[in-house]
Formats: sequence, C-alpha cells, structure tokens
Amino acid sequence: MSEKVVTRFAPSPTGYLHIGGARTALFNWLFARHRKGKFILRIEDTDQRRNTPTATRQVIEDLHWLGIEWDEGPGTEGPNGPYQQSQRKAIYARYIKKLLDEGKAYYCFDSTQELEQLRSRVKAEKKSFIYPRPDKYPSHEEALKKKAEGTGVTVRFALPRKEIIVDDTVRGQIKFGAGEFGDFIIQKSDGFPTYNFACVVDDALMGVSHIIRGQEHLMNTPVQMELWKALFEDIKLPKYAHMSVTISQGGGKLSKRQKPKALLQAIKSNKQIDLVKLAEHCNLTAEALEDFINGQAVPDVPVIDAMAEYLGVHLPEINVIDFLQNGYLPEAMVNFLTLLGWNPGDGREIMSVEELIESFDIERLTKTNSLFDRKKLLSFNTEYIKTISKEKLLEHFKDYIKTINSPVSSDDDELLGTLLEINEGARTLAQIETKCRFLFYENEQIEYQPKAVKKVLLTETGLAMLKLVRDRLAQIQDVTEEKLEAMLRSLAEEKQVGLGKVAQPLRVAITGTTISPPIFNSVKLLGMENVLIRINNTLKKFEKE
RNA sequence: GGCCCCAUCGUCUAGGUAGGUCUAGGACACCGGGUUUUCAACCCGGCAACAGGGGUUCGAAUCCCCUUGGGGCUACCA
Repeated sequence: MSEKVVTRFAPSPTGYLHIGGARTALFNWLFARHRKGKFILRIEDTDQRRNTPTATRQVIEDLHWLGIEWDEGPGTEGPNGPYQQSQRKAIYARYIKKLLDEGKAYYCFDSTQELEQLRSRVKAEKKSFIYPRPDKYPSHEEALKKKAEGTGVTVRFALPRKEIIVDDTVRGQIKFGAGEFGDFIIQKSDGFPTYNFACVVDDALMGVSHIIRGQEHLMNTPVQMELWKALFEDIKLPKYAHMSVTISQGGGKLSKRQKPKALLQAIKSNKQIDLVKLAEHCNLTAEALEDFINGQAVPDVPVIDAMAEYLGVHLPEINVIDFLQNGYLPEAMVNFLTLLGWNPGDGREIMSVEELIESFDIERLTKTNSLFDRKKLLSFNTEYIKTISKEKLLEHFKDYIKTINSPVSSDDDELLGTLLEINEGARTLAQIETKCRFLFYENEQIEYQPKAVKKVLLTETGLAMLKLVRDRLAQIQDVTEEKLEAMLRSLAEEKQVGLGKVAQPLRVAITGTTISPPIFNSVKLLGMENVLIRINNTLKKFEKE
C-alpha cells in the first residue's frame, strides 16, 4: 500500500481520441491522483502503416481539453523517456537480444501465407492455434542469411508451457490452461517490436505499478506476465485491473467503426441520394464510393465527415472532439465518463473533478459493460452549464465558438457573458450559439424559416400585430428590458390576446425563426435601430404575399 | 469453432465479499400534470428490473450448477 502508484495511458495514435480511450485515460489518471502517484502518457506507435503524425497531436489536445494532465510523457519529459515507442527501438532491441541469447526466444522465417495455412488447418480441427515450436532454434547466422536473401525474419517468445493465473482487481483470479497460448511474435520483420513486447518492456522500465485497461486486453495479460517474468526477474509484476468496456446502441464495442456504419446505413436507407454528386462533393472517386457502399473499404474520417455533412446525416459522436464541437463541457464529459463503470457507492452522481479524485478507486470498478447513453450525458451537460462558474463557462463558450468558426464572434467578454446569462437553462453551448447568431448577422442576411413565417406571420393577426409592435417600439426612449416588457404586455392586454401573439411575430421578424433568447433581451441586444429595420424588411417582404 | 469475461427497471447503477433489514433504492429517459413570450429550464406525480431452470438453506437478487443471452480475444494491430 505504501509503494508509489504509477499508471499510464498508452494510446496508439491512429486517429482522434475516442470516448473509450478517454475513459481509460481518465481512470488511470484519477487513480494516480487519488493515490498521489504518477501518471504517464506513452504513445504506442509501433505500427508503421497505421499511425499518422497528426494523430498524436490530436490525442494530446483532446486530453488537454478534458483536463487530464500527465506527469511524464510527450511534452513533459521525465527520467523514463522517450515516451514514443517509435523512438525506443534500441531499447527493445537490447531486450530482444537478451531473450535470444538466453534461449527464451527464437527466430522464425514463416511467410504470412504459410502461417495462414497452418491456421486454417487447425481451425478445421476446431482447436485453437498454437504455433509449433521447432525442436532446434535457428542460429543467429541463419537469421542473417535469411534476411540477406530477402526472407522476412521475426522473433518469437518461447512461452513456458504451464497454467497461468491472472489476479485481476476487477474480476478476481482467472485461470488459463497450459495449451491456450503459443509462442507469439515479439519482433516483426520490419524490426519493430509487437505490442505485447513493447508494452511489457515499457511498463517494467517505467515502473508502472497498476495497469488499468479495457477487458479487450484480458487475453493479452497471461502472455505479458510471462514475458515480464522472463525479462525482469527483479521487477515486481504490476497489478492488473481490466475494466468493462463501453458498448454502443447497436451492439458491439464503441469504436471508430461506428461512424462509417451509421453513414452507410443512412446512404442505404435513402434511395434518393445522387451518388455521383456525393462522390464529387467529397473528392472521392466513384469506385471508392462504390467500395464503401459495398462494404469493401472505408474512407478516412474527414471524408466520412464530409459525406455526412453533405447528406445532412447526424453521425454518432464517438470522438472526444465531436463532443467539443457539439457544445459539451469537458467537466460534464469527465463526470459522465467516470460514472460509466464506476460509482462512489453513496448515490452521488454530479461530482467535481476534485470529488472524483477524492473518491475514485479501482476497487469499485463495475464488471458489466455499459452503454453510452447520450441523453444522460445531455442532462449532465445541462446541469454543468447551470452550475459551473461564469468565468469557466465563458472560457468554454469562447473556446467553442472558435472551434466551430461561429458567426458569434466577439472579443467583448461582457457581451458574451450576457448571452450566456440570458440563455440560462440551455443544454449545450451549441444551443446557445444557434439562438444568438441572429445578433451577429447583417440585417439583410436574415433568413426566414418558411415554417416560422407561415405559422406566425402569415396569420390573421401576425403582420398587423407586427406593425403595431413596431409603432410602439419606436416610441420607447432609452430602451430597457423592463420598458419593453411593459409595452408588450399592455399591448397584449389591450388586444385581449396572449403575450405570444405579440412576441412571436416580433421574434420571427428579428431572427427569422421562432426560437431565440427571451424576446426582451433579444430586442435590447440587437438595438432598436436594427430591430426597426428588420421589422420593416419583414413587412416589406411578406405583406405582398 | 476455441478460450475468457459478464448478466438487477428502456439506460447508468445501489444492494452481492459477511443470505433475512429488498413488498429491490437512486439518477437519466419515458408518460401524465403544472409553470411559461419561443426553445429550453423548472416544479409535482407516475410507469418500470433481480434472464430462465435446477439446487443449497428455515430463508436467495445475494452461494453453487446448467441453459440462454450479451461482450471480448483468437494478427508480423494496438
């Protein structure tokens, strides 16, 4: 208990940080903070083909947004660097050699096809595949020769043949039979280590004490343990905690595949779509699009997003950045994500980061997989918008309007603060932004929603009422919300109608929609001059019709 | 196919390690009502679960077994 806790988050940079990864990072971070330990960020970029250089930066940005800070990692160098596996090749080579020298690993020359054949044969026998270990290991000279000949050379770990028991914090003791695992590759033919190897070496060298990860890694654990023991006799094995995973509505793990899946569904369910135009719009060849529709290939994320936007399809948010772009607060995300597979046990739900750190422990991790419920997240977000400090909310709002390139752009903190205030009760920052756009448009830029016009303006009283409102507005000196309210109320009373009958035409006239912040605030903020111009524009446009 | 994990309201979960205090609690969603200048927010009320079967026991949501269902892994991906 007294020993120092060291946890890590080790993403492979293949795209944006997704919700599942964020949750794993969060749990590791929370646990480290709770136990006053250390949290390391390590980038697992050993797959030359899949990693993109921008992805690392994006992952880092997403973690920053969530407020997850690491004690060691890229940008925060510590004694255990470098923290990108692609830069640790020499270290891995040393340990590969050590195993080779000790006869605990051996060279292999099989081609992909040969391995595939072996596998399919075993599959036919309904058994699990175990690589047949050679009686005599190839020598170093042989390996060099093969390599020179152009044959791919890999290195396999000679896994001790025995029962392995994993002691998992979440799941208890799990037994794996001696015949379940075979000798696995620890060094690929491109010279890079495989995940299982690099992971063990780094965890040991970096002093990781607790490995908290998704249950998809449970089957990796026994072989990693054996590797660890073969490599580092004197370093104590870490504690493992395999948490439940987050699954999505349609079933299956919440993953990157969700987006293309949703898009594909939308395309297939709508026969009206002009595929030629779609491909053109998204800079996609007709063949590539066809492949996608036939399930042959999946385009890159930006292309997927572009298609969705073009088609007006709402894709499920699965990446952290999606939530930023949809107006969620990081505090709400953190709180919500932590409650997926963990709870404090006393019924509390809305908890600050400080409270989470205070209460979080891996002892209360849930065993069951959980569904990511967007509605509940929304309610958390609403709660946070309501209760977070004004300064923080303003900061988030500015961040938000910047990232989405909103017409609501202003350096005037006071104005933005007012916008937030009059939108009390909003569920997302996106909602606030949409409702306030009208303030930032030119008067002539207003687009009238046909539905709003029909329902509010082109009625028996709509336009006539708007005229009346205009005339009375023009008479008000030194506009205040109170005066506006008094005027509109007395007008409603005079005409024996509800306030809606007078307020709605005005609202549509100045915003083009039926939805806006409270009308008195809206008028005041727009300024009387603009209000009158917009009313006149509206009257001119619709009186003829 | 093989191996592993899991199983409480629609969803997230409390309760399970120490079986009775559980006619199973909370939150979100949903439904009904209220408030209201729009969208929200807000207030009040309601619906709703121990997957099925067998044991053990005076007694089981809780322990054991089977079935079913869900999830994961089964790569020179991580």
